[in-house]
Amino acid sequence: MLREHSLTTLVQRELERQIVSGELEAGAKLNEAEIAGELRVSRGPVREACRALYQSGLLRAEKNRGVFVRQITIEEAYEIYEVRAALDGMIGRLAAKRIQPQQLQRLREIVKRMHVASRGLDADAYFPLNIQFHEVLGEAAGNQALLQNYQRIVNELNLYRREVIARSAESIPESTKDHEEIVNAVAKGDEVLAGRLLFEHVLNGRERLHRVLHETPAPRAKAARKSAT
Amino acid sequence: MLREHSLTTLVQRELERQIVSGELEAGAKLNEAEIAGELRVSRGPVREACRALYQSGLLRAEKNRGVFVRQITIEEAYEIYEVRAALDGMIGRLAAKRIQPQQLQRLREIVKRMHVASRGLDADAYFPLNIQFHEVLGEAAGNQALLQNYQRIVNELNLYRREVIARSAESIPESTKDHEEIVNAVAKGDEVLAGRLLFEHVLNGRERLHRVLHETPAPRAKAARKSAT
DNA sequence: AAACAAAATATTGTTGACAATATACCAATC
DNA sequence: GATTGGTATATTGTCAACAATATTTTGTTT
Repeated sequence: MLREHSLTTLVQRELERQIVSGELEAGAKLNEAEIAGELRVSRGPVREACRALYQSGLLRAEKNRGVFVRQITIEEAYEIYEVRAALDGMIGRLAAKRIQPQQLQRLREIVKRMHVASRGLDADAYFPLNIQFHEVLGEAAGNQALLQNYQRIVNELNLYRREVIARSAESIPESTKDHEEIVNAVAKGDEVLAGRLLFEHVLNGRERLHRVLHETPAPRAKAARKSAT
Repeated sequence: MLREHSLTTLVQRELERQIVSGELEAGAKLNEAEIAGELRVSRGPVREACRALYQSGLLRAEKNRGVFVRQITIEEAYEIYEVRAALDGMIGRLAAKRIQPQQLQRLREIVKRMHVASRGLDADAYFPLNIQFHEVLGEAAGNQALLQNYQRIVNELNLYRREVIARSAESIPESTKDHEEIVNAVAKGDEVLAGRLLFEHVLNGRERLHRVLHETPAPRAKAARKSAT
């Protein structure tokens, strides 16, 4: 038997993928034996993987009742956005200092494609571009610790945003304009401006989301309800 | 058998305590069977606890070789300080908006005692006060998600700072002055100033630490060396 | 039929055994 | 004496069985 990674690591990755992709809905209960069976491993690695995912905030655990995909409340999301604003602000500052020409080039291309998606209010095209944009920027900051923390936070937020992201098409043009300004600030090497723009971009995004949530009465998830009860 | 928490949770807490307290030195190898024996549990809970601690950044893992108390390099510490600066800056902003009179009172008392320790260059008295100060401030920010992220980061940093903290007595007066100004900004409700002061306080702390590290040739840990080899 | 009680089932928590891998030890060779 | 090769030991990775707890089902009573 020759494997690069332990089964626990593989299970953790697979579960994380399922959670982040939405295959496992927020609130869904994870059955250890079932997962073990599907992935052809015993329950040990599954339990270890769940512990790790619990620690990283993707799962919630109840003693003797099992683990559930974390459901983020509006209030929690509100808080987490503040954490993200802090991290993203720092990313902006550092990226303005350290970004490399190639990375700047990638950012400009992404923004260009954002404009296209923006004109058509095409949320499905816009969403991955938005992810990419912040990913590249995170790398450009040249700080592994910061990037890891950032990605963990964004993962948590995506648990929350999934359901509403499709309905937020109207805020795309505004968001695109933000991105354009951010790139310009980073390109100029203006770290204070880049930091402030990203900071505000995140908090603006929070408000946009909040607004959308209150406009449409929000169709609550169904399967999630059931399995959490 | 009646227990409030699972064995995994208890083991995790105990190990975290040992790591944070320095009982387990940075770089030390953790032997699963040994730990299980000492804590009178089987290896399962120990492994789960280690997975969680690995995820939270306190342990490092090597496949088929085991887990080790994480050793933070100068470069990593440098990065983590930037994360902390971002979070602490946000804490300052929010605390300035949301702090309650009672919390402000506590901050003022801590600073008062810092002045005493500062006059005597008493590092042993100063260190816990410093921890307390930032703890209270973190609570005053009124954001659980932010506080949790902050505490995890600080835990990581303490892995690194332990060895040098005792030798950094000369920077205490400077640090005390920072704290005093921060309290004043928070008391005024000046969120921008409080945020900036805390942000800079952390980065200044990083530079102070860096300076100390280069002045004294740094007596490298001994047991750590051995157990990591 | 609704509500409660008790048994049956399912699920999580924990353990000890086995397999796979790495480390330590020792002898033989150069 | 240092180095290589092989064996013995120790340690981690994985599994399957058992114990403890929660959930569901069933039967009984009102």
